[in-house]
Amino acid sequence: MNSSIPDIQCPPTAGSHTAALDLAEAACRTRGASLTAIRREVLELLYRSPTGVKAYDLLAQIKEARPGASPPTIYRALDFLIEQGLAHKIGRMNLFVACRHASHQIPSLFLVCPKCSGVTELQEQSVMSALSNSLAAAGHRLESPEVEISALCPMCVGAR
Amino acid sequence: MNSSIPDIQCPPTAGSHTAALDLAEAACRTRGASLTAIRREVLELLYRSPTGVKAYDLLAQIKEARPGASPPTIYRALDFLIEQGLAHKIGRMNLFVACRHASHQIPSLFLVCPKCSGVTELQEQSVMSALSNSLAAAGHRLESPEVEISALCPMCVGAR
DNA sequence: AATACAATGTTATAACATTGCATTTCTTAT
DNA sequence: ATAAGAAATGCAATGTTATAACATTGTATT
Ligand SMILES: [Zn+2]
Ligand SMILES: [Zn+2]
Ligand SMILES: [Zn+2]
Ligand SMILES: [Zn+2]
Repeated sequence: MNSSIPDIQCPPTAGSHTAALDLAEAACRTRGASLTAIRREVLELLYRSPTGVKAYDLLAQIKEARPGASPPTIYRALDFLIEQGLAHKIGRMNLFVACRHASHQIPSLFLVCPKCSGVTELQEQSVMSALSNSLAAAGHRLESPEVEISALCPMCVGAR
Repeated sequence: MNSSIPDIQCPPTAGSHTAALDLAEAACRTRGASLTAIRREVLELLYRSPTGVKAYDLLAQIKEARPGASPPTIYRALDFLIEQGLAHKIGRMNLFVACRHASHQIPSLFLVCPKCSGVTELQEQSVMSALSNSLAAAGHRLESPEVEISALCPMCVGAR
């Protein structure tokens, strides 16, 4: 029962997510992985965006500092970040988004707004336990910590 | 090019699914839409597949009978079928699948097996009501009748 | 016949993602 | 310190998924 871990709002202003980045770097270290410069830069771009971001938009931004960057540059960094649980991919819309949660003890619900691409990551015990029961009854096993749902965000619900 | 999707069941027998196709055709007609030859053929291909199917695999199959078919041929047919509630898109894996339900009074859960591309469409009141509550609490509104979940199917759970 | 409209044909391109290999950078054992 | 090996990156090409833009066909209405 009970409510979700509160949303962490991301300040859209360009600025230092230094603390979060340093935490992420430390977390990678403890797992024997390393958050290199490129990976850290990509993660920072994700932190700065309150909405999901497209891979080629990330590429365009990274190119400003690294003109040689190419699609693999971005996709490799994203793969790494996803492996490390620092980012998620929203498959329906080919969007990537930073994870704002410390851990995924509970799989996350991603509410993706079809109007504005806003992404809200929720952790809802009630939904997930209902889901687990249904899956188990059907003989399936949840494989990904990510459940995507297309849902208008509060802003876009209002702007009707 | 290629489908790595194993062709497990449902040997493609011409003329099968006639009853379901006729029903679909009638349903379209009552809505003022028409299930034309191309659309019907694409729907039949979807009916024949127990797994989700990729658009370009459909294209390859349709080309056997209609050599002139091109990507728009398929995507238009798929758009139509989805509009009419006769098919669904699994965004995470770029798969298309026939709808096996008469209606969508309750939004569906799609269990997509990441190993074999098998798709199971469930309608679970308990999950959906938990979900509705959470969404409402967060100020969101469910927009799509489709919730995708990556979950190993019973077969692939067993074959570990 | 002229008009209107839905569907389809056709060509091209946009958008998204991966492969393969060469090179560089980082670790680690000696 | 150095050499060997692993990890990461640069780079070119290719593969995959989806849509844009415009032309044509078929059918119904006027
Ligand atoms: Zn997360
Ligand atoms: Zn929105
Ligand atoms: Zn359905
Ligand atoms: Zn499976």
